Amino acid sequence: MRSASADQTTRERIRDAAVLRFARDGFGASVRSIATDAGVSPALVIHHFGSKDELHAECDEAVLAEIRSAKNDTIDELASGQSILHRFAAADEYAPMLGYVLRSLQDGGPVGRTFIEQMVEDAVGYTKHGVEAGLVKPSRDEAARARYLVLSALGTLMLEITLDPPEDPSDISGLVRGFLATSYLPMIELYTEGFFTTRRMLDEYLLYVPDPPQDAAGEPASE
Amino acid sequence: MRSASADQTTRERIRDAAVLRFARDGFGASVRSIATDAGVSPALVIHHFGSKDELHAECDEAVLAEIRSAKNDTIDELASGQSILHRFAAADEYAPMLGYVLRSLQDGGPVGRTFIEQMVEDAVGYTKHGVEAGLVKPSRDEAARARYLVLSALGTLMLEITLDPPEDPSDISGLVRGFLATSYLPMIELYTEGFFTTRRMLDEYLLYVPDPPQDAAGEPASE
DNA sequence: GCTCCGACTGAACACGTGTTTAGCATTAAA
DNA sequence: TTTAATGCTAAACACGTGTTCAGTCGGAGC
Repeated sequence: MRSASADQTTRERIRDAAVLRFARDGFGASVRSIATDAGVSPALVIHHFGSKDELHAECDEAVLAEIRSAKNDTIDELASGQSILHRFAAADEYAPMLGYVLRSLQDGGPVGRTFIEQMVEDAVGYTKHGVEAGLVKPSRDEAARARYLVLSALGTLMLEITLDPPEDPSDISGLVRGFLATSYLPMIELYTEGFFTTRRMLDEYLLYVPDPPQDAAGEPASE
Repeated sequence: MRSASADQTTRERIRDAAVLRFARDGFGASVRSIATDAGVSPALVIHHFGSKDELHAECDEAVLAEIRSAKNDTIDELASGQSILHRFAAADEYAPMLGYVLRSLQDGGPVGRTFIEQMVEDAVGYTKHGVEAGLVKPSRDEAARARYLVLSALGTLMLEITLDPPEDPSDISGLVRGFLATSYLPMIELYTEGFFTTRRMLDEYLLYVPDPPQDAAGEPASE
């Protein structure tokens, strides 16, 4: 057996090539293109993974594993204050992984879903920490707020990217920087000063919906 | 585009069927499926439109025209206060159109782009109105804020939908209602109370980026 | 009557896809 | 050396796609 390049298994080489192509072109990328990238025949891809779907699933697993380890590495990096997005801009090494996550988010795949879940979980912790430190205002529903903050940040980023795709999609750092360049000011303005001058909207809503979901971490998983 | 398929041209019937199928299944929907929906042979679709791409383009035009007219109809409906999203929840008649817009947003197509442009333009007007009426705080960059508000609202909605696709995608009203059910509280909370208790983040940013882009109606960074 | 023309269709074409098959080449075991 | 197994490939298969082509149908104008 000849393992052509470095210390990687051919199987791993194929998987990594797939992650990259999926990140770049979306999950519609052909098996043939992945095989070419890996310097291998299309048949070998199937031989190793059984089918394209199973290859996709294995890429999902690999990316999730990488996310988990990256999460442990930078567990307390955004201790206080820093936008959750700065985490991206800091790490170009995670570029393919993040491209993959964005694609999976766009596709509604499992990676996107569990990625969001993890970020929401993190956000709950961070906001709780911030509230206790007196830096962040408390919310009537911390879980809902954390989820909204994550969805809003990532959704805005995704929308901006799809509407105005960058020339080099692998440059996640520059991509996020560009996003922050146009959106950071209105974002922190909103986050520190709010938008309305009156409490009317909020009070009216609280009047209409009389149940403050007091429970802290309980997420009712409603659809 | 309301008609019982009686007095419509076959060409229009095909176009409307295409808009619906594109909205439901995305732009990967096959010409054959569209032809079947319109009760027509695939060849006729090509015969009338030349190619699938031209059909797509014509659907774009039709939807944009409808948006323009719908905009004139409800020009001042969200005069003050109402979330921009409530406009959707009110109008089930626009369901196919909105589904199409969401698909086009997801695809980065021209419809999505000009739709965003129009909404941003509207948002500029509304926020200006709100500021003058004393209901909305002024921003250091009104244009950037309007853009951010639109992108954030639509991006969050899109993300929620793709991550948790509804059983009936044509029920835009229920779809938006479901979205608001989980996101409205954190949203207006954020919009009326803000998130941070300190002005530190904002002031630091304003210190780093010393150019107030043109018409800053707000107070400059203090301390 | 006739021709002409446009709407319309069934069948095919060209192509890209994921996948299968048969077999080659190399290595490890017997 | 023989045998088996494994990594790997070229070629083909089955299928879905957008599109083309030859031709039918039906009505309007002569």
